[in-house]
Amino acid sequence: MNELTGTLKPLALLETMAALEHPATLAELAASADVPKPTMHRWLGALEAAGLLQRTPDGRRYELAPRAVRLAFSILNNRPSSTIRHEILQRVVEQVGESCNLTVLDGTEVTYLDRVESQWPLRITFQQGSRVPAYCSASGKLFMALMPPAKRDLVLQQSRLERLTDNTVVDQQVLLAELADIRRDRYALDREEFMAGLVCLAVPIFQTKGRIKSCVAALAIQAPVTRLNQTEILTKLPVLQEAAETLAATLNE
Amino acid sequence: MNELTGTLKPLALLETMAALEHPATLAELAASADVPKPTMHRWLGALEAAGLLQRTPDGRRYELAPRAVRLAFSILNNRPSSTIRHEILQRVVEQVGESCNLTVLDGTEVTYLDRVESQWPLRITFQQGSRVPAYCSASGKLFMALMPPAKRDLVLQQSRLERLTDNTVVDQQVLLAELADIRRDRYALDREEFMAGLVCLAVPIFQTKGRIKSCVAALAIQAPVTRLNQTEILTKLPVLQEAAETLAATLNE
DNA sequence: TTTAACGTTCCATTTTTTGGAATTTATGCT
DNA sequence: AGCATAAATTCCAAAAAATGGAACGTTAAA
Repeated sequence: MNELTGTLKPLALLETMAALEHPATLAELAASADVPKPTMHRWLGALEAAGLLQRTPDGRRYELAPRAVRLAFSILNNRPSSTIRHEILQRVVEQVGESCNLTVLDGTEVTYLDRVESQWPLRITFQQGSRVPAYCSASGKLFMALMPPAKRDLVLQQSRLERLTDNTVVDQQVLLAELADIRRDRYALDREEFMAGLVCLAVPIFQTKGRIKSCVAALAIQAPVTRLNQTEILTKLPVLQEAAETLAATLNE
Repeated sequence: MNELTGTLKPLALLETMAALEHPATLAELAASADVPKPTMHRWLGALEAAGLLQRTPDGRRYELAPRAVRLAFSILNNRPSSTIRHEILQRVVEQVGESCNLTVLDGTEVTYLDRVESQWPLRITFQQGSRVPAYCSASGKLFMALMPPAKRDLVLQQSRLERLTDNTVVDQQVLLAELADIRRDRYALDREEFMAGLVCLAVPIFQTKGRIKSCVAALAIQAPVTRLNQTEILTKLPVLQEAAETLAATLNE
C-alpha cells in the first residue's frame, strides 16, 4: 500500500495506532515509524490535542481517543458508494461466472476502475488501474459510439489503429460502421480484437444531469472464447443491463 | 470541538468527507473549509494518492475510498475503546440474561462489532466474518428504517429478499410498511425471520453531528423463542435503551 | 457560440517542520 | 535512599514544505 508521506504522516500514525494491540510508548512509536523522538513527540502532541489520541492513566503510553471512534463510525455510516459498486460487480460475477469490470474512458484509453475476477482457473487477470486502447475493447467502442460525434472524431484522430490480433479492426470506416450499430444496440462486443481468445461484452452506465444522458462508465464481462463464444456471451446481456441500472442509481441519487 | 490545525489539516478534511452525505466537488470543499482552491487541490491529491479518498467515476467529485473503511474497522476493533463498549454489553447480558451484540451496517449486511454470550462470560468475539443480511435481522431493519430514504432504496435494491425461515419477510411492500413502524417506535424485532427459534430485539445508537442525528450502530439481544417470546422480549426494552444511551454518550459527550 | 465557473499548474514567499544536542524527568537496581 | 540509566521533553537554527495569488486550460451552462 502506498506510504503516507508529507503532510499525511501524522495520519499514518493514526493508522498505526489503530492497528496496535496495546498502547505504545513514545520511544516504541518513534522506533517503529523510524523518526527522531522530538518529531514523534510533536506528532503525538498534535493528535492528543486534537482529541484523536489520549494517554493511558500512567501518562506514558498512547491509545486511541473518543474522537477517533467517532470518526470511524462516521466513515462506516457514510460508506462510500464505491464499495457498494464493488458488491454489485461481485453479484454479476456470481451470476454469469466470468470476470467483470467497471471502466471509464480516459483520452484514447479505457481504464479499469474496479474489477472482480471469476473463480475459474483459466481466466484473464487484469488489475485495477490498467489501461487498454479504446478502439479495440468493448467498453472503449461503447464510449466512442455514445459520445458526441465531434468528440468521437477527436478520439479517433488520436488513436493509431494498430493490429493487435487477427480480428483487430484497423480500418476507420469499418470501425465507424460498427460504432453506429453499437449506438443503436446499446451494447458492444470485443471479438478477440485486443487479445486472441478473449471475448468481451460491455453495456453503458448513464448519468442523467437535467435532461441530458451521458455514458460516464461501462460495465463489462470478459471470458475466454472457449467458454463463451460471441453468441453465447450475449445471453448474459440482461444480467449486465440490470446491474448497469443499479450502478447508475449509485451515481445519480 | 478542538480545531485541527497545522499538519493535521488534511485529517480534518478526512473528517469532513466522512460526515458528508454526498460526494463533493473541489470548489465546494474549498469553500466549506475556507481555503484557496490550490490548497484544497493539493490536500485532495495527497489523500487520493494515499488511497483514502477517490474520485467518482465522472472524475469531478471526491468520496471515501476503501482504505478509509479499513481504517474505520481498525479503529473500532482497537482495544481501549472496544473494552469500554464490551463492558457495557456485559452489563446488559447480566441484566437480561441473554446474548447481546453490537452491530454496524456494512452494505446490505450487518456485521458484529462485538458480542457477549449469555453462557460464556468475558468472551470477545469480534469476527469480521460473522455477517447477517440486513432485511431479516432486527438491527438490519433498524438501520434501514432510520437511514435517508434514498440510501434505503439503494440498499433494498441490492438485497435479494430470500426466504430463510417461514417468517422471513420477502415482500418488499410488507418490509417497507414494517420499516415505517420501526422508524416510529425506535426499536426493531426479528421474529424468527433469520433463524427458526431465534428472536431478537434491537435499539439504535445515535451519533449527533451538529443538529443531525444518525444511527451509526445498533445494540441487540438475541434469545431462543422458548425462553423469551416476541412479547416477553419487549420487557427488556428499557434495559437496552439505557445501555444504548450510555454507548451513544461515549460517542457524543 | 459565448460566457462563466471550475479545475489545474506555476512559483516566489512565507511558514512549518525537522532533528541534533542539551535538559529535565522518571525508572530500575543495589 | 542513592546512583545509574533510560525515557521524555525543550530549544533553536537549518532545511524543507505548504501556501495562495495569478494565470492558464477545460468543461459545462446559457
